[in-house]
Amino acid sequence: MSTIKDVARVAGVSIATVSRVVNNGPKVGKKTRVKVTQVMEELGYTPNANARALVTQKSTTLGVIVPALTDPFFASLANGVDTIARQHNMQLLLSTSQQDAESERAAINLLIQQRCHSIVMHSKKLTDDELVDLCEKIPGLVLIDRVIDVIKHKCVWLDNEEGGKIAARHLMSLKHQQVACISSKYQIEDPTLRLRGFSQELGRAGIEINSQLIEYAEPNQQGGEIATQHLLASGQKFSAIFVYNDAMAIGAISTLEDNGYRVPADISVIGFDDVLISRYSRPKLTTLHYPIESMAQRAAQLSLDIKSKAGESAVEGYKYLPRLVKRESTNIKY
Amino acid sequence: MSTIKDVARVAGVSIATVSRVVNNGPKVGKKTRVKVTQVMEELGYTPNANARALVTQKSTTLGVIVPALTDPFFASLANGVDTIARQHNMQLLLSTSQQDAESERAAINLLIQQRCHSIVMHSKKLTDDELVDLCEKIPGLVLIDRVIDVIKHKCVWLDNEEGGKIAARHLMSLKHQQVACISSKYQIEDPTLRLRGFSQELGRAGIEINSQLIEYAEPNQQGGEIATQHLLASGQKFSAIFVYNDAMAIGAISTLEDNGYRVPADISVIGFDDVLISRYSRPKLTTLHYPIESMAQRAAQLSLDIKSKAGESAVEGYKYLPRLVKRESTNIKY
DNA sequence: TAGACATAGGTAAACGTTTATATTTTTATT
DNA sequence: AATAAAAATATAAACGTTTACCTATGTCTA
Repeated sequence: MSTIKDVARVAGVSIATVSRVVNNGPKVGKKTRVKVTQVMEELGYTPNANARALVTQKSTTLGVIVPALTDPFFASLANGVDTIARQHNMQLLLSTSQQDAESERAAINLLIQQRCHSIVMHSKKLTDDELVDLCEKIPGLVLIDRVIDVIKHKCVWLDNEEGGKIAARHLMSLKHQQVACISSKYQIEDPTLRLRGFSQELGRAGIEINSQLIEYAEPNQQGGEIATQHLLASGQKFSAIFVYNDAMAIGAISTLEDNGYRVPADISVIGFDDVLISRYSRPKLTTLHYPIESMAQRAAQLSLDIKSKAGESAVEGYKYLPRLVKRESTNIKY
Repeated sequence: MSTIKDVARVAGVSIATVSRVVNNGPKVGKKTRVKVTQVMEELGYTPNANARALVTQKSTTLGVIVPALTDPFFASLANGVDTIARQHNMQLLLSTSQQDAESERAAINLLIQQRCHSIVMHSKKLTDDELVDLCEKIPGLVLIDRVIDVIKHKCVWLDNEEGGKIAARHLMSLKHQQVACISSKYQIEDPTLRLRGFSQELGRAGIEINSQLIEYAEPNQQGGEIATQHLLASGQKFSAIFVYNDAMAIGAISTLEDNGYRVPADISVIGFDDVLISRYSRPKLTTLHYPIESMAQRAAQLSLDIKSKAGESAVEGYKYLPRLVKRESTNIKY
C-alpha cells in the first residue's frame, strides 16, 4: 500500500505538499496540484486514517453500543446513528453489549481504545453512578433510552409514562371500561413506567384496574400468548388489553383468536414500540410509535455537537414523546 | 488522556517496559510488572489503537458493508460478522452502501482508509470486473450473497436456484398442479434464479407454468398485494403461489383473505428468506430459510483466515443451501 | 575467581500523517 | 534593476506505540 512518501517521491515534491493536496489546503500551485493528484491516482494512494487520527488527535469514527443487531429496534437505532455519521463523513464503529454489565464495560473500553470521541450508548445494565463516571471520562458520550438526572443534558429518552397515558386515553375514548394489562416480567424501568402512566390516567377517570387483570411475562410473542391464556382463564371480563410491546401484543391476538375472540370486534389490543412486525400483522396493530431512529439521530448529533461547542452551554438532552398509531387492532366497544 | 509515556514516567521505567507489560510480553520482572500495572490503573491508561495499528501494520477492526441496517436481513448479516469479530477481540467497522454503485465504492474506500484488512461485503451494484479488481487490492475482501467465478474462493453465497427447486418439490408433494409465481420486478440475479429453479423442477414433472400466472412487482408487502390482485383478476385457476420473498408473501396472504380465500385451505403460499416476520404472521409462513447469519459468520471467518494462511491454498468459498421451513401457509391440495 | 549465560531493562528507530516554521521562488512596485 | 511582498514549497517535529538491538546485573560453572 503506497504512502504519502511514495507519492511525494514520484511527484518530485515534499510530503508536506502532498498532504496539502490531499486536504485541499492552500499554499499549493495549480500545476503542482494537478501533478500530485495524478500521481496519487496512479499509485492508488489512500491516506491512512490511523496516522491521521494519531497526529490530529481526532477520530473519524462514531461509536454505537447496542445489545445486539438482531433486534430490529436496535438495528434502527444503529441506522439512525449511521445516518448522521454519513452526513459528517464518519464511520460507524459498532460494539455489541450482549445484555450484561461486563460486556457493556468491555464494549465501551474497545471504543475508548479506538479513541472514538463520540459515542451513542444504549445501556440498561450499568448503574447510574458508573455511567456518570464514564460521562466524565468521555465528554462525547451520550445515553439513549435512559435518563439520569445529573447528566440529563447528555441523555435522549422516551417518556414511557406518557405513553401509558396516551394508551389509556385512546382506550377510554373507545368506551372501554374493563381493561387488562400485559407487562414484562423484568421489572426494569420501561414496563413499570408504562404501566404506571396507564393506570394513573385510568384512575383520573375513576377506573381502577382489577389486579387480577395484570399479567407479567417474557417480553416476546410466546410471553404474550401465555399471559393471554392466564387472562382468559381468570374468568374476569375485559374488552381491551394494553400490552407492553408489539411482539407480546401479536402473541396476545393470536391466542385471543384461537379462543374464538375477534380482534378488535370483541377485544381491542394496543401494543407499544411500533416495530416492523406491527405493520405486517393481521389485524394491523394499533400501537405507540417509539421514534427510535429520530432519537438516535438526535443523540448522534448531540454527541458530535458536544465536541464542537466550547462550553456545554448549548447542548441539551431531549425527551421524546411516543405517538399513537391507530391501525386495526383497536375499536370502539359495543 | 494519559499515554504510555506518562505511565513510564510515573512508574520510573522505560516505555518499552510498559509496552511489554501491556502486551503481556516477556523480559519484565515480577515486581516491575506489578508496579506498572498499578500505575496504569491509577492513571486510567488505555492504549491507543491508532498508534498500535500504525506501528504494527495490522488493524483490530473487521469491516462490513451492507445497504442499510433497517432491513432485518442485513442486520442479521452484520450480527453474524460481529459474532466472529468478538471472538477475535475485534471491532465492527460498518459502512452502509445505500443501494447504489457510487455509495458502494465510497463505503469500501472508507474501510480502506481505516486500513481494515478484513472486509465482508454485500454488493449488488458493482460489476464483476470492479469487484475482482478490488479483491486484488484488498486480500481480505470476501463477498457475501454473490458468486463470481474467478474469485469463487472468496465468495459465500446461497444456491437460489436450488431454493426454487425445493419449493417446487414441496408444492408438488402436496399435490399442487396449478401454481402461480410472484417475482420481483427488479430482474437481478436472485429472483431470476429462484424462478428458474422453480419452473425447471416443475418442468421435470411435466408441469408447465402458465405465463399468465407469473407476476412481477415491488419486492415488498404492497407489491405482493398488487401482484395477487392481478393474479385473481386474471381469472386463471391456481392452488398455490411461490413468492419471491416473505414480505411479498405476507401481502399475498392478506389480499387472498380479503377476497375470501383461506390460506392454506384454499390456496397455499410459500415465501423465501425466513425473516423475522414470517414467524409472526398468521398463518405462520412456510418459507425457505436463508441462513444469512451462519453465512455471515463463515464469510467473516474466511476473511480472517485469508490473512493468517500463508498461501491462499486452504481458503475456500462456500455455497449454502436454503432449507424448507414448513409452517402453516402451505397444505395439501384437496 | 574468571568467564559464560540468563534475565531484566533501556535506547532509538520506525509506522504515516499534519503543521508550524523556515526557505525559496515568483510577482509586483518603484 | 532592485527591493518588498506574496506565494509556493521544504524541513522537521510531533502524535503513541512496538520492537530490534544493546547494556547492565546477577548467577552458575569450572
